[in-house]
Amino acid sequence: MATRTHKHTDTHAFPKPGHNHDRCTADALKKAAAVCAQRKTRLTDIRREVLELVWKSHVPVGAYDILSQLNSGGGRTAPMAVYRALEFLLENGLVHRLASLNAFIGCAHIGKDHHAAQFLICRVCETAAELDSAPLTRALTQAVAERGFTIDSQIVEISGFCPHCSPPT
Amino acid sequence: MATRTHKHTDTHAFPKPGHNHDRCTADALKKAAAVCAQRKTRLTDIRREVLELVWKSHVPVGAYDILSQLNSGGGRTAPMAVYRALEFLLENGLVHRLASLNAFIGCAHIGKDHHAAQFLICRVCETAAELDSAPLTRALTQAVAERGFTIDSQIVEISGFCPHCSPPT
DNA sequence: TTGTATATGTTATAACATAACATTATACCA
DNA sequence: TGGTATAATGTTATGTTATAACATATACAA
Ligand SMILES: [Zn+2]
Ligand SMILES: [Zn+2]
Ligand SMILES: [Zn+2]
Ligand SMILES: [Zn+2]
Repeated sequence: MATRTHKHTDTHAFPKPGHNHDRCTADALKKAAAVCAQRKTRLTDIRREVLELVWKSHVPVGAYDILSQLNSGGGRTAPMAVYRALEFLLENGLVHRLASLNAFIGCAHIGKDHHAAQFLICRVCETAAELDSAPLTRALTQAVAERGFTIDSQIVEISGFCPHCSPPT
Repeated sequence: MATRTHKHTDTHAFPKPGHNHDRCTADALKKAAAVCAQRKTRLTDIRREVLELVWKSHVPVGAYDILSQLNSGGGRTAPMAVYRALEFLLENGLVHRLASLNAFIGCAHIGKDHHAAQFLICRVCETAAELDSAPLTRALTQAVAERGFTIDSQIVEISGFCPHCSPPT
């Protein structure tokens, strides 16, 4: 028998180039529906469409990119609609916003109530992944407390080179 | 004799409400001039003016705020001029940009080549201060390395309540 | 001084985000 | 079921942040 469960993607691995991303998307949408049901919030059409577009890849996507994809079939959706959908998704912990990119990415740990918002962002393939490191959070909490500061929210965004992309020589 | 030097502001203390801020500014400008001399870059009029405006307080300031202050006397400076000055100041390590605020703040550790860019930002008084914690940096480096990631640059911005401002009850 | 690199001026536009108010859909109770 | 409140979306306009492109001016060294 197996000594550990074998999910299609290890939560702690940086997304691999050729992985079955359809399963990431399906998984996220399923969990999103569950979260909304539990919280009695409504995952309406446009909200789901935006969530699906965010999950098109692991590369953070801008609000206006989402907008143009929505309108690529001749639609006339306005920016407000996208921003409102994103606001809903943020409030419900279904997506994150990356301040350093002005872009959004699907949350990889829906329901886990992390809200740590620690990210690794590859400069080459532009993939972003959550780094919700407990030791890092502890060090951060400790360092902040030493300054007499009380944390309300944190942003940790680390830019560099992912395991699948080499730094330029 | 004193067992420790007594700078007018402890580098590790969060800026106090009533401190002698003129000295912060004078200090920063002096060091900025020294850095530019050493690096053979030119601290021109507009660059110095922008740096002075950034140092008006410990509250991060937006590019267009700087612009309107520059133009408050009837000037006609364009946004480009401000952004170019800010770009120069960033490149020379004289100011930092806070991604979570789209705003700029004077570097409190000019010359120390930290480039860590770890900040504490008070939600009440809006003051921002550099954290630059070595243990935090170590934890971060470690956590990132465990994921097979190579750091190029980091953003750490912590929002909360400074030692001089109470959290809302 | 004269060429070259650096800096600034100028105009326009791109990119990101929200305000304000009208309309439509949904939930939920009488 | 119908009425009413709430939530969601539509629509128009505007605010805010940042950069592109090209012209002119200034500094500085050969
Ligand atoms: Zn995937
Ligand atoms: Zn990569
Ligand atoms: Zn000060
Ligand atoms: Zn404060």
